Amino acid sequence: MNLTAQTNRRNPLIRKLEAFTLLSDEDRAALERISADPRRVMPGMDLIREGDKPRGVFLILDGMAYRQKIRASGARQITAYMLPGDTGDLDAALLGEMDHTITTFSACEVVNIAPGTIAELIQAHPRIARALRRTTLVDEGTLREWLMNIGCRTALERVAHLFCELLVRMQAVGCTNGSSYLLPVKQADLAATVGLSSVHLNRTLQELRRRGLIKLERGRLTILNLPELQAAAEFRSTYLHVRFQAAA
Amino acid sequence: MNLTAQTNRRNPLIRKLEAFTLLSDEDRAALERISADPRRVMPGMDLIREGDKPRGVFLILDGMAYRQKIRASGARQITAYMLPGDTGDLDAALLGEMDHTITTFSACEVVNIAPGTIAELIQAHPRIARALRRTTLVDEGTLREWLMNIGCRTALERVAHLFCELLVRMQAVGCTNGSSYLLPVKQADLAATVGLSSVHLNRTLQELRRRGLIKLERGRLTILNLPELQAAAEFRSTYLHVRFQAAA
DNA sequence: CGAACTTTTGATATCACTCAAGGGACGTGG
DNA sequence: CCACGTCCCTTGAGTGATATCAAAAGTTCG
Repeated sequence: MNLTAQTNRRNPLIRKLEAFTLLSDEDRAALERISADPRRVMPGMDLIREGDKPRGVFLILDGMAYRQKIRASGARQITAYMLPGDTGDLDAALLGEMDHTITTFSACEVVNIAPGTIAELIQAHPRIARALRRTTLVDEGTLREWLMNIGCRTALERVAHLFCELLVRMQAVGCTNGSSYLLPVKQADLAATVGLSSVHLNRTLQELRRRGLIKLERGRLTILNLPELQAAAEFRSTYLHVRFQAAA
Repeated sequence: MNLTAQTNRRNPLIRKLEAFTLLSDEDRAALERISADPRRVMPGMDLIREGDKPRGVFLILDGMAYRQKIRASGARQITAYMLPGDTGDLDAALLGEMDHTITTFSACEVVNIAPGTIAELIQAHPRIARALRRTTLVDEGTLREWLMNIGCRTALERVAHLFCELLVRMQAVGCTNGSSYLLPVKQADLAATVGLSSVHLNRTLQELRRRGLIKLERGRLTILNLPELQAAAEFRSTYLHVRFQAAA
């Protein structure tokens, strides 16, 4: 096994982009260069806050983070999970201020990419540019799916759908172990993700466990019966546009 | 008043982009060229359906359309309103198939732009390219706000918020008359937008009317008390990133 | 071993849904 | 100009899913 293949396995951004685009060695090298020298961030830290001026783009190399919006009342809505290989909005610097906050779930390795660096990367590597534009579309599609989730699914369907989505996305970056992945997320966070109270979310998890569909303990989710979980959620992964959906 | 100014007033795409970017005469001319020769589409027609292969980009010049996702059960979620000046996803052609359907609310004037034309436009007009990338960010921000709307606001807040947002967006393209704008949308559609049943939506509208906040009749919404409607919705327009918010 | 946090449980309250029927408005054809 | 059908809005009554409140049990970690 050569170095490129190893690198490929390690760097989640490269894995993610290669899930639907062929990259050259040079493309991969450029992405490696960008990913060098990440910083470690503790759990529960804000990477950037609503109202801040964006100064570049985040790239998550390890760990899990999320986007959230917070109301005056303290109620909050989580609008996206950022997994390894995920980036913030590429053009965020075009806007004057952030309309949401990005916070770490777990300890993360994060790279802060300057706007100029992104611009150069895109200019010099058209394949990467295309792949990144494609990820933007997928992010948007994911937001639409989440809207659907909260807007017209039951509590059980919502949670099941979220778990199915995360499995596909974690598989795409090589962060699964069979049908199991790290999910360092409190029940209150899951509740804020799917628009439920944390009490009701707890009861919904119990129902999923009772049906033998999942196991969730110590920050690790294991899907015990993927076909039934997908059926319960009416889950279809097309909106994620991954080329090869790995088997359970 | 010179021709440019008139054109500017007429073409909603130009108006929209000029709400936050300075365009040259040449930029405007290019956008006019693209907007030439729209086709008329009847109400309730699908412009493109879930599963279809995207063949270009839609630009709405007149009327109102929407994006929706439909479940097997028939339940549906509207994920975006497309107003005059709004376009579909610029890079939609990068994806193999649509994950949602775009349908007209009212009779519309629509332009179908080929992928190549978009590419040329972006290449030749960097200011337009920047402005369009910015609209993508705003679209994403709007999706996040809608998620928040459905996820953690009450029925009344949701509807009030939607009406406030549409006012700002319609103002940005010159489609308002004071605090009033055309809203050719059935109550069942509003319900599918904010994640309520149509019965409950009806009762929510009545409450808004009872409080003297709005009037909604014959496809026209009039906001009678904008400050109170905004307060009821906890509405802040920052996520729309319009530079000049017109007064009530 | 204790403090702080998270998950779980129980009881009650409420917002929103469903079903079903009654009114309007609008258009079409006689 | 009226009669009728259709579509949409409105109303009422009963139900159900989810929220809220409060406390107990479990977990984690210094």
